[in-house]
Amino acid sequence: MAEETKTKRQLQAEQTKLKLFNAAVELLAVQDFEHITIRDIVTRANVSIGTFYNYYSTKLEVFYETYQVADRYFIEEVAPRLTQPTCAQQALCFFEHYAHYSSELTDRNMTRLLYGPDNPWFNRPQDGSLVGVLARVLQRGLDSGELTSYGDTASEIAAWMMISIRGLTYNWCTANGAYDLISATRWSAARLLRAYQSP
Amino acid sequence: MAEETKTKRQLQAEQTKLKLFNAAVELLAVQDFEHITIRDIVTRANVSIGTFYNYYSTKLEVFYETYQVADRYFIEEVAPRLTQPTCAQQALCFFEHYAHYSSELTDRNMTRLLYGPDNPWFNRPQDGSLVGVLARVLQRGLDSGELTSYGDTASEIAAWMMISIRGLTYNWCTANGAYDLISATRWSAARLLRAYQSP
Amino acid sequence: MAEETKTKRQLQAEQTKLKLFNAAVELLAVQDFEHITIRDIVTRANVSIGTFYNYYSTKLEVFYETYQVADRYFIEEVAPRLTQPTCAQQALCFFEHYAHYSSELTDRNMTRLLYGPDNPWFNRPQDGSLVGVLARVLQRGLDSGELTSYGDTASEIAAWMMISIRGLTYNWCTANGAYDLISATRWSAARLLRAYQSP
Amino acid sequence: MAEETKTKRQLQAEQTKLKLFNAAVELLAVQDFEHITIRDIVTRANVSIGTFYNYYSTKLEVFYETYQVADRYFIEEVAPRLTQPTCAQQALCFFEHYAHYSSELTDRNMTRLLYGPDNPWFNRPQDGSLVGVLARVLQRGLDSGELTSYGDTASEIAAWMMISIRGLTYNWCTANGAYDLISATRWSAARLLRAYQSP
DNA sequence: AATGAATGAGCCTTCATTCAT
DNA sequence: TATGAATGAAGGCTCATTCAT
Repeated sequence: MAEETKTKRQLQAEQTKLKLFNAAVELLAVQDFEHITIRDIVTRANVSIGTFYNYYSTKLEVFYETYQVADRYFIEEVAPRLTQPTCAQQALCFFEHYAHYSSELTDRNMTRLLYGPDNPWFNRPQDGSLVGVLARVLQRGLDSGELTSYGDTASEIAAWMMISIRGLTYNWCTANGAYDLISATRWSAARLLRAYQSP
Repeated sequence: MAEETKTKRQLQAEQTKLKLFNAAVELLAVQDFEHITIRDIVTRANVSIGTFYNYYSTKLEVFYETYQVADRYFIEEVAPRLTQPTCAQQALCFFEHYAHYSSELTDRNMTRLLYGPDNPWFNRPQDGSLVGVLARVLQRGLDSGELTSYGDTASEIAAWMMISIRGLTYNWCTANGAYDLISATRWSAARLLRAYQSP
Repeated sequence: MAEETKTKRQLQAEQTKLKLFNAAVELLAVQDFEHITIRDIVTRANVSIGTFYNYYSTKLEVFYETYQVADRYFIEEVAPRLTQPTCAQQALCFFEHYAHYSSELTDRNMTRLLYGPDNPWFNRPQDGSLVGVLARVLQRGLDSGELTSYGDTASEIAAWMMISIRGLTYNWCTANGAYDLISATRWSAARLLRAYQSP
Repeated sequence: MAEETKTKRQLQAEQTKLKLFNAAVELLAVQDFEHITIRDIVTRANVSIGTFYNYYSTKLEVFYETYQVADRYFIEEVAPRLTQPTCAQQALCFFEHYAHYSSELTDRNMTRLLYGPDNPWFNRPQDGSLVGVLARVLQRGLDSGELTSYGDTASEIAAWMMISIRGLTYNWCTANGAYDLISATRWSAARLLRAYQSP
């Protein structure tokens, strides 16, 4: 019975944490990260302020958790779908998912945060991250002769493309989503790729 | 004599405003924009709080003034120096100045602010801005046959390149300047250009 | 036990709010409303500034609450006591309570505020307010022939008397309480009544 | 020549002071006394802040000067016009001018200030003030038998009437001028008089 | 007499965080 | 676990006043 009680508690705790997390993410859709207060979050989550501090020890923590969620999405959902015949198609598909994630699955403020100056998401080891996924796609292209390296490694090319596309995503944010991110990304990525496509 | 008196006062006023402006810029080298307080600024400028509000009516205003300074630099200083023989060289020179401005003339936090989500500096009409300078360079390349348009206009290409490089600059910021921005920019810009260079 | 806990908290909260309210009222006895700061209030109430904002969302709010208190007093305490034989006596009794409230129950600065230019207490619907109480008294006098209407309604007469007496109260305030408000009010009200007493 | 220069200066000084005075009065028509800043005044008067302090040593001073102006108006302009046949008519005429001054000659904020809690205008010796004017009118009525004293002196009656009418004026202010002050004053004054008119 | 840059105490308000319940 | 009253440092900003010019 003690175990059952504990399980109940654990479930409740998980739900409470999820409520807080969702509330935080939802608020990002409406207002700026800097201006979201903990009171906002707990009000939306229908819990008390004290409860917040039972799960997160600082305001930033709840937002950083979103990175992990995004990480998981790319590794587990996107990577397995890159099964197109050519490397270029796979790369474009990769970026399409990337844009889709930024513009559809998460809202603009979330993306803004994701691309914000304090996000440690980028500049992490490529292996096991989404850049690694792209690098492996490009490596296959170099191996098959579909791409020309011009002296750069697959890793370098992947990082370069990611950085450029990140610039685009960020620009889309600051333009308040004034244009369609997915097609803009496809357009840009195609040109980036062309710099390495064998003539 | 009346004139001299008047001039004295005006000079003093200008100096005071400059002291405030410089203090603000200097502080950006040390701490985050959001965490710079007006008290910080006036303390560093050795003036009183009231004096700050004699020259700027809000905290943001002093920082937005930095945009105008940056603007002027590109229009007045950089544009006249793009006299290299080929269009590609001119474009690379342009981006070199761009990187130089971001990494040397201004410090990283300044750049961070300049590239931050609330900066209206980007997404403004190209004409009369630095993007226009780049667009004109590219147009000459298209006209001379040095570049191939692949259906895109000089303006579109310029915007695309700027956005990509912005991504790089921003990445450099978030990596805390871990690498050399100027060579990274040259490296990236060369590859971006290759997507349009005639074979 | 849960109930007891809850009650404890609620009691504490009520007491804290009361402490703030009392501190505000007490300060009115000493200094001008415009010059009472929130810091003054919380210092006197022995709570922190943040606590103030847990109960009132603006400086004015705590003072406006005093109006409601005054309102309740007249409706609940004064009205039931008007049981004298003649209408004139009832009206005089009403005004006596009125003066008593202004000069004794509340202090002069409180009254000053109550009669100040921004107080919405006056100029509200008569029904359910203290003016209504007076109007009903006068109506009985008109019905019984004790008073002559001279074409005016009980409501109009009541408003007229209230306004005049308000002038007296206010004058007493500006004279810094130099005379006895209760007898002055009785004196004035008797004369006001005489304008309507049947010969 | 020294004298001429001095005269010129004096004239200029007087004009400057008048400009400041007028600016202050005009501002009262638009905004609340408490919220009028010295900067507002000097901006409207087209002089510098320093100049203000050449003529007034505090913010209040400029407003208190308005009382004196009002005083003069009643003594010099109103008193000589009270030549109607009956005392009642004279009293009504007096109050009509009183209301006229409050509602027409000065604007509402000015009146508000004039009737505000810090105004020393009331509660001054009757002789030589406007209350004295009214008292003399009433005295003539008592002497001629037109009025009955009921044991009160002309002075007391005058003060009583003034206080009541002041309540009305004040009420009109807080009602934001929602009704016509002149007719309301006439209506009220007629009833006040009736309390002393011989049957 | 006129100027206006400089002052700085002090205002109201916010909000992340703590801790007794 | 959950609560929410209490905290108080810190923020942006106002404005009457001074004084060198």
